[in-house]
Amino acid sequence: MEKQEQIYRAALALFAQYGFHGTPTSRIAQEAGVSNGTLFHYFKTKEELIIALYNKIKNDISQYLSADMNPEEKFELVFKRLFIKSLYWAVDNSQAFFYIQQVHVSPHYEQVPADVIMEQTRSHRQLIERGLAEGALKPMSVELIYTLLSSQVFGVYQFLTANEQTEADQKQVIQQAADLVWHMLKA
Amino acid sequence: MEKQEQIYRAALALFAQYGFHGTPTSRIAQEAGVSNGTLFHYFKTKEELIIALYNKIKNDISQYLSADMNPEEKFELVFKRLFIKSLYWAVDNSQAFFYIQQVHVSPHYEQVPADVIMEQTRSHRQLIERGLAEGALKPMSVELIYTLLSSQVFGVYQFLTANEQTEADQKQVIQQAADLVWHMLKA
DNA sequence: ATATTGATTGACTAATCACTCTATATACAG
DNA sequence: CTGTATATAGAGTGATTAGTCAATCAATAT
Repeated sequence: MEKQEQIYRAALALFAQYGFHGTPTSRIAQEAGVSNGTLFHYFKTKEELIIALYNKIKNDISQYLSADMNPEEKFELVFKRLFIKSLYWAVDNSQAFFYIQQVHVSPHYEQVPADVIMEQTRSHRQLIERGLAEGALKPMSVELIYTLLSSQVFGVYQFLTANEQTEADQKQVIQQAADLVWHMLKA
Repeated sequence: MEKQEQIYRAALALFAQYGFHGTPTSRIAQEAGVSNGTLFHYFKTKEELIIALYNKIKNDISQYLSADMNPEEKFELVFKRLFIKSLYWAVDNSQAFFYIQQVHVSPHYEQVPADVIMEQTRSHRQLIERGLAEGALKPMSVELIYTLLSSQVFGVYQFLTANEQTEADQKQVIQQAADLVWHMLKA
């Protein structure tokens, strides 16, 4: 599956830069070093590629983040670390993170089945449920907490990509944002 | 400028539903009740229409919100009211709010000149500067505060549109979110 | 009356693009 | 070997679409 991987990589780079509309499938194939026909051998339609790429990235993030959700540790610690790791992933995989947002505000997002979305957010939800059960988080709906947490990640990501700064400053902003969001959501 | 207004309205409805790519200019013209040629009489290119629509909406929001930035009142009050009014505008103008997000994560956004963006966010920045000067807000950069505030608005908007609820529940969520974000950012 | 300007139309075009099709190559099972 | 399935190539196609253009129409000025 070497070629498929190349197609994913090329598609991500091009979609992130030019958008779905701005990148012809022919260009993706070219950039990936495969023929037009090969692309459509692996993905029946352009839409299928868009969704498959979205799911691939989501699974990557999910796997990367779920490693540290140790239930032995103090909730505050796990919570903050999750937030911080999310942001490091976002800045290190800027294209992918941006692509996810693109899909979210596009008509393609409706093509992602609800159960797939549920699966992709399961570990986060479980952590929030744990926090609620322990009385560590303010009593609010899981969805609301999840959404506020996510949007704070998006916000800080946006700030970091829009404003140049040193690695040290970046680290400090991320740490501060983690403290802020914890302060906002903790019981 | 009756026709131009109709074009704006049709474009917004179609872009919000089908995305930029999914809506041909011919469809916009048709829906607006004007001819193909007329659309290109008012907007030289499709891209120009996309940007013009974006700026129009931004100015609408800006005007709607800047009305209440009374410097006589207590900062906390003005700050929270701004947040709350932003959210009411967002849910009442869901298409427009969604469209803004679409533009933000599209290649078109780079076509908006930096000084136009500055002008569109001026009143918000001024309010934040006032809060910092009064010592009402935590000492952080204006940009960071602005971004965190905006992303909280986006987050709550997303939550409200994704989860059906009564008007009363909605009001409560908005009020609670205002308290939360104030609690997070106040000194 | 006449000229000038801008608004409006809709048929037309040149280009693009998603996707197909046929042909060839490769792998590998019996 | 032979047969079958899968991978790859790349030219080709039919449909779509952004944008043009030449022709009217309306309004206002001269």
